[in-house]
Amino acid sequence: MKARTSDLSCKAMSPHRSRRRIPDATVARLPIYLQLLIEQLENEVANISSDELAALAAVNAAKVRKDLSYMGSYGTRGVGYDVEYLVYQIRRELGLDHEWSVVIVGAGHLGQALSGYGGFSERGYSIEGVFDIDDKKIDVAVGGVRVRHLDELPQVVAQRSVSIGVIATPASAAQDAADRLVKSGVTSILNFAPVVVNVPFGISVRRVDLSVELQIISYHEQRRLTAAAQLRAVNGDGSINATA
Amino acid sequence: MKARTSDLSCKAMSPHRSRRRIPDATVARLPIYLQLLIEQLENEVANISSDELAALAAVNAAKVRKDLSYMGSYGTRGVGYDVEYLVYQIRRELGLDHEWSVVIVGAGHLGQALSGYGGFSERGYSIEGVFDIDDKKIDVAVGGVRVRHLDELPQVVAQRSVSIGVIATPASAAQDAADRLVKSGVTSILNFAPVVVNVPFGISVRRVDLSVELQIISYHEQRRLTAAAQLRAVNGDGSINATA
DNA sequence: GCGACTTTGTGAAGGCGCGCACAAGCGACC
DNA sequence: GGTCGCTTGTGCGCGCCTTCACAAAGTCGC
Repeated sequence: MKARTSDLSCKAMSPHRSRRRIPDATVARLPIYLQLLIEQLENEVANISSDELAALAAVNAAKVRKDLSYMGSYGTRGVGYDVEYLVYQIRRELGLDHEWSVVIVGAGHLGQALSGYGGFSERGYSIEGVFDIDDKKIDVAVGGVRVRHLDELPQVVAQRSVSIGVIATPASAAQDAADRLVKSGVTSILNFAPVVVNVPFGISVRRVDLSVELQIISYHEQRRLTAAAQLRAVNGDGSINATA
Repeated sequence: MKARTSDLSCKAMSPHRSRRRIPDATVARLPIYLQLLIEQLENEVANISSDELAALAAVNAAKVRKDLSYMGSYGTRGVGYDVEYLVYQIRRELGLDHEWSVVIVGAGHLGQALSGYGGFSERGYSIEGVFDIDDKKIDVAVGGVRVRHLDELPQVVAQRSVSIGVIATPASAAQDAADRLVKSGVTSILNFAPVVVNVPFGISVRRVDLSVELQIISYHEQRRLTAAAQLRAVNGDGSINATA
């Protein structure tokens, strides 16, 4: 279940943090904007218009403006947005103005890929530990982090005040990993295993299934192929005009 | 305008394949259902109700029924759905009734993780090659596949009639990878690099950014923390902390 | 064969997000 | 200081998705 705070309480809350509930769709785009804006900053671009940012992110300009407006009005009419300030605001809104401690469960290929993934440390995520239940993988260093036994998880989570856990295990071990993470005190989980894990109320889980993404692609590819085939058929006998 | 086949023409077209356009939201859920149904099949469950499937997938039962109804009406009132037939129908709809050839560009940690990922071959995706531009990585076997030089990409794509490409390179190499994939004849791309790649019209790109997922989580975690802090403040002095 | 019960399939309503279009606001230039 | 041009911020309509609620349709027991 999505833990969504009511609109009522939001309005009563501090206008500085989370002045309004930001739509999920916008939250999903903010990281994209952030990344593009940081790139602009590196190219010493101090100012950017919604049109330019929209082109970079391949979305509608009005959408960009509306998205940014949820964080308050930081643009200057006739000029655009100050890139540095925008970066600051988005970081703050996403909670990237301080470091997040993360643990990874599963030291297989995916766990290794994740622990070595530069995008995490760049964004302020600190990998506090990689854990596995397989003795053969213990003590091997992956991505600069030594792999520890899963039994040490509660200790590390408590000591480093870890709030985010990543599940990078096979499907069969995912539920156990989730249980251990929750028991240790983690409150948010990113699940890469292709199963639905059950967690107590109040714990949020976000699932990313690599094969699901591939299946969505093949659905569209499938349609493309059949559409082309039907088009050829239509051109052949000239009976039906399929597309409007 | 959205290239959407009208209901009229759809009824005139083949009723077997793509009788209507399936909403994106539904397409994204079908792989989840499929996976759960296959699990049920392994547990020798022959029949399932929309309620049960909804509970497993953690969604609304009416949504399940509507999703399934897009593929035609395969349920029996008073009984439920035949699991095996449902699996067959979803597979067919997603284009999983035949094998898909896939190539992976980038033999780093992520590329290795992907090429070794069991979920792909299980679903009928065949990794036809892993490619890299770094000579040090060439000829190393990862996940049962030998890494080849990127220059061999067009040849493999043509020979094995590959239509799906996966980008698992660093951000800096992603655009080049995309260009090469498109030039070789790939029509769908799954992009794991944290950049927006530009492709010609007609090529579809689906982006999965691991750090974006983490940022969405930390946004919610952030909200959870501030909400809790504000709740404590309210409980403490009995009035809402009004910074307005 | 009939009635009670179960579950599907779908019409309808509500909500959310997208994008258009335009007023409001800001800077620049004369 | 006024005018002009540019860009933001947002009200509004539209369409998609979700959810409710219920009729239709099937099973089961007798």
